[in-house]
Amino acid sequence: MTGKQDEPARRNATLKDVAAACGLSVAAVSRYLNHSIKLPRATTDRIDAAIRELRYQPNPHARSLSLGRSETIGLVIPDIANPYFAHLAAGVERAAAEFGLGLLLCPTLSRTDREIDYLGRLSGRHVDGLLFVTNNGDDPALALALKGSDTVVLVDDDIDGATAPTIMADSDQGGFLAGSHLIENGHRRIAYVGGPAGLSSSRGRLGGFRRAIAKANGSVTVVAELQGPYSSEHGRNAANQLLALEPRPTAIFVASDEIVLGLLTVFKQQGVKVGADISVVAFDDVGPLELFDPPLTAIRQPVAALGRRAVERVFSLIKGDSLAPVTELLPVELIIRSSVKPLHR
Amino acid sequence: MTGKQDEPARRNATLKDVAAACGLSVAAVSRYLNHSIKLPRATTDRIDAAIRELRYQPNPHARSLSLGRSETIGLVIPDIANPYFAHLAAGVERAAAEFGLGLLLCPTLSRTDREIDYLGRLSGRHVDGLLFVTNNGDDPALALALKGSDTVVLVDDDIDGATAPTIMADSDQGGFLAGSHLIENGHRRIAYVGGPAGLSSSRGRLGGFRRAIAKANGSVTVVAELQGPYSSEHGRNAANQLLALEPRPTAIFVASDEIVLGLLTVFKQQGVKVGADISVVAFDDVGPLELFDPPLTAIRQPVAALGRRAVERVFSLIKGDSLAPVTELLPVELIIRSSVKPLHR
DNA sequence: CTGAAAGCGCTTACAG
DNA sequence: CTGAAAGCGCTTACAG
Repeated sequence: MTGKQDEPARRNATLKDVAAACGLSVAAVSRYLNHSIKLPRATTDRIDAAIRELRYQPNPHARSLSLGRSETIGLVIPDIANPYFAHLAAGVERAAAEFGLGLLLCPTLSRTDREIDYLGRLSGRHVDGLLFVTNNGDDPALALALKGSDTVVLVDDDIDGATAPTIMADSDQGGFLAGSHLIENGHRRIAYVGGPAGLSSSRGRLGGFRRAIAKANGSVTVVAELQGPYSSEHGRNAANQLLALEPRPTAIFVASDEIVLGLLTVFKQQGVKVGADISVVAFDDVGPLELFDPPLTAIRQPVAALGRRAVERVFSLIKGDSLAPVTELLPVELIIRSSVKPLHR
Repeated sequence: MTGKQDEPARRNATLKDVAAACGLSVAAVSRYLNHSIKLPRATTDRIDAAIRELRYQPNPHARSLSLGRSETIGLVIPDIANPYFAHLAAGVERAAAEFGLGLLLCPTLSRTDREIDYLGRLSGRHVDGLLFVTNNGDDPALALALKGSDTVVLVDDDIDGATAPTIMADSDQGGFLAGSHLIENGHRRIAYVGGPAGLSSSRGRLGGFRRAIAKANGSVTVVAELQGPYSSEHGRNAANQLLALEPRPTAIFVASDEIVLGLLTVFKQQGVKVGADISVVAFDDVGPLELFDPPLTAIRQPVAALGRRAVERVFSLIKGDSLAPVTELLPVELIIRSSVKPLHR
């Protein structure tokens, strides 16, 4: 019994302990752990053994303080329970892990004040960079608060007047694909239900949609353009408005999964059969839309790629590569299922 | 032009700067910021003004290093893109924010080695506590690695042989409710499709289900008990097996949303109508099950409450309240929709 | 009550 | 190449 009993809650080993254990200076060990200065094999073996023996783990706070960076990025995001954001977060987290970056979750509930607060974590050096997902891009306060932050990447939507690099899906292309698909299937009275007028993701989808309509040379009527928040409530309201129309549209382009959920709820209640009675193209395609009644045709966003690319770019910014703050558009895809009924002309 | 031009990227203000600006010692300002020592109103006004003026933000790493804690917890979780985990994470994040705790995301992809790695973040003091969500509770390595970690709360499932406090939904109750509901609707040939045999969440659901069956005094037959991972693939396999049965079960209790997705995919392909041809009760109820075809009856887990309660408990542990490491079971709820067909006896 | 000073555990410019 | 030492920016026991 010579001290072999497992002393519980022993003080954590520090670099000093490791150094002492193998008769080196802390500087040497630190350098070995970081810069990979070349050391004789025998020495490195000794260090490795000591680390294992003492269960040494570098204190990340000391490291961060000394280095002035934390190897952690923040993900500013409205609500992780929303399937779209959840998938985006999953893409981000995967890439972050690959880059050796920790990921701090910064949920905003879409409140601008919280979004701005989190910018403070950046300037306070809590995190090295920020991935910024917001639905408040039309709020001038945001662009203002963003000024001077040089390691922020906007994801999924941009902020009016901000110059930060931005990664988004090609909303315009998506709107165009959706509109074209409906037109090709013979629809001539089409409604649009989408996000807030002020958001670029939203403007893009509507713009592309209109482009498809315009291409049909006046043969197609847009019976309604209902813009509102990316929420199922907006979808429910929109559904009620559209059902009241006389005559009804034969097809709807619904520019978000979240909105489509609300819309479908009302249709179901009212006995309106999607596909048979009214055709629908959705947007996002993160939920299990293939299991819906009927399986929903949708524009699929490249969520995983969006997340990965955002991490890549913020990583570059942190390293100091001052790339031009360009906006990157990632391509979307039309996923055809059964919610669009071909109409005879 | 007396230095009034907005020098960009100015060094961040420190506590020292603030102290100097108002002619106090750093100790005084630090105490004011933390302990709320009483200071004359005039003084605190001066401090507040200086902080605003200098845009002072405490350096969290210095604080963490000095304090030996980070006011951050980690959420160890298989995959944030899974709707169930996403909802759980949302509950956790909300509560964490209320307690003033940062939330570090620790995704494991259900790999035990990664789960164990994250335990190192705890012992390395990167985070003050860990919320641990795992589907590998039957892996002895996990219980071993967990030993000595005193600020870990297990969420959603437990770990065999671990003594950490645990917050789970009442799976047994859920299984019982599901089984009883099917029996009450006249079903006599019922199948069970659930999670891995080794997991307690899974054992609970099956146990409760069997309890309901037993209560029917032999009038009900369990035609199959298919256990496997909580994955849609397992659901697809199970669906194929069940469809091959002769005669088929009239009802299935599917003990997870994820599994039910796979099951429904196959049923849809095969033209089997849920509700009409075969009744289904699901478990979790986080997806938009009400929009499925048909809307799915399910046992709803109290995800938000699970997350909140877990944060409360880890917070207590961090404070040092050494509560007994009890397991808490939160009640579930039967949500009746349209996937269970009443059978005439 | 208050301030000077030590200490948290790293990293790295600096001198040998 | 190597080590002693300063420094990162806080908190708080200690002495006045």
